[in-house]
Amino acid sequence: MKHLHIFGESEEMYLKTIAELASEQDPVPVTWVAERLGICTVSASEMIHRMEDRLLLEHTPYKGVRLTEEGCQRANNIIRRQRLWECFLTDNLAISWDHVHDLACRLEHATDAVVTEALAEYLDQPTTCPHGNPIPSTSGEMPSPEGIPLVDLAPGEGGVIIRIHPVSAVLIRHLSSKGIEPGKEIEVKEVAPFDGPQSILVDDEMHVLGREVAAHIIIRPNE
Amino acid sequence: MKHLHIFGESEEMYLKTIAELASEQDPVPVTWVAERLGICTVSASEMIHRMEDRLLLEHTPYKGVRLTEEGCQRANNIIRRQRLWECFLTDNLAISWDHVHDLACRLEHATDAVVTEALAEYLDQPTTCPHGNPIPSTSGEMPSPEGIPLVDLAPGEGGVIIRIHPVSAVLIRHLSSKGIEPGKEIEVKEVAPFDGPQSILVDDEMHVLGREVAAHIIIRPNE
DNA sequence: ACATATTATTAGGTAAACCTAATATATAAT
DNA sequence: ATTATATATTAGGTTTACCTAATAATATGT
Repeated sequence: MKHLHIFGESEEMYLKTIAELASEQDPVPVTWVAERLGICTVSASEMIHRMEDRLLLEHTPYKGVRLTEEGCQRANNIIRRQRLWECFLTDNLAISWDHVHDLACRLEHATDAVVTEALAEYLDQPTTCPHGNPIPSTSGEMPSPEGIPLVDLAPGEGGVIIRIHPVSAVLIRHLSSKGIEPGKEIEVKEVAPFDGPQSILVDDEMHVLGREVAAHIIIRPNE
Repeated sequence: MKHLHIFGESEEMYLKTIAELASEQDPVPVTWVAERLGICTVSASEMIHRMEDRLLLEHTPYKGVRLTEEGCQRANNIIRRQRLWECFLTDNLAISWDHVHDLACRLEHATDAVVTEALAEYLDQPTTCPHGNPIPSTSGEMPSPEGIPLVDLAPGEGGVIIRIHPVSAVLIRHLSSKGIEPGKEIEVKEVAPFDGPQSILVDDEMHVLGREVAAHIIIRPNE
């Protein structure tokens, strides 16, 4: 049965989401995948079974999912596309960095290998997206991550923001509105007890960030 | 029910196809729509009913379909997106003009108004796509067509190819392989009787084109 | 006017991805 | 060890957009 539609789009979203979450926890709990995609766990569970049949991942019940070599490569390829489009949208189309996430996400599924590589060439083979995250190579290699999460810094410590881990457009715009973006100097002033929020200084302004948020801000510490 | 997928893609393909066919015949027979989209007439008929409910078109049984104001505007907007992407793919990404049709078609459905206008600005508001077809305005106006179809030329007559009407990637590549493209000088040498094929001269080479094909090559005649 | 060909509709199905509600199973916490 | 919680599965349903086969309605050519 032929469709004008491309059905594989959902699969690509699963692959990308799992790859992104894997850096936080491995294997990735199915509930996390469902939550990040905004769908119910039953649906996610079904889809994950189908993807397991297609050898894109392995699911260990009550543990989580882990991408296979094949799945990982495909995921990184999708991430490559998205981040290249993010570069294009900010650098060339002058769309602000906190808006390009979702726009690029749409485009990434409509982009084949030829366009991807031509785009990479046009952009002069960038190595990071506007959020500071590394762009995987053509062959599907993800450069090893650098820096440490803001949440791991103690009061008095500081550094420069090198990237904001991809979560949601909402989070990104929230941070952007406070002037928290890659390249900015940041210093932790205070950490509330019982794993409470951090008070941080950016551009001489104080902001309070929850731990969940601070976990996605990656810092290169001073010294 | 929420989907990671965008379902409206099919609708967009119908709108675009009907708008394109309307320049050949109006109202557009449902069979033409089905054939162009490569689906069966029952499916097309169903979809057209649904689109009629959504006030995008009107269907007169045994006559054909005609887009409403709303439908026409949306169609032209989709065409605008596609043709802008075609410009980008050829001019900036250096992908050859006979390959960009399908690639741009994928991208067009993933592009919202903001990106479309930013892209148009970036490309310096082009007025035609690489195939020579006019790019509709932001407000959904399609510039009135220029030139006459090659098929209407008699032997001895000639002119310059100003555009190739969008049909299929296969046709475009067929013409491209013969050096038949916008900007080229063309002269009709002979027309076989009984509405037979035309023999034409391009770049000092003779080619034989069927009427169906010649109807899609638009010429600005000499003198 | 009538037969033929074209076009439309109806009936019944499929696949991909989603859903809720209910049940089963495993892990973790006492 | 037992209970509570988290996770998984099963059963049954939805929507979009496609399909074939069969039938009905209209148009067109003689």
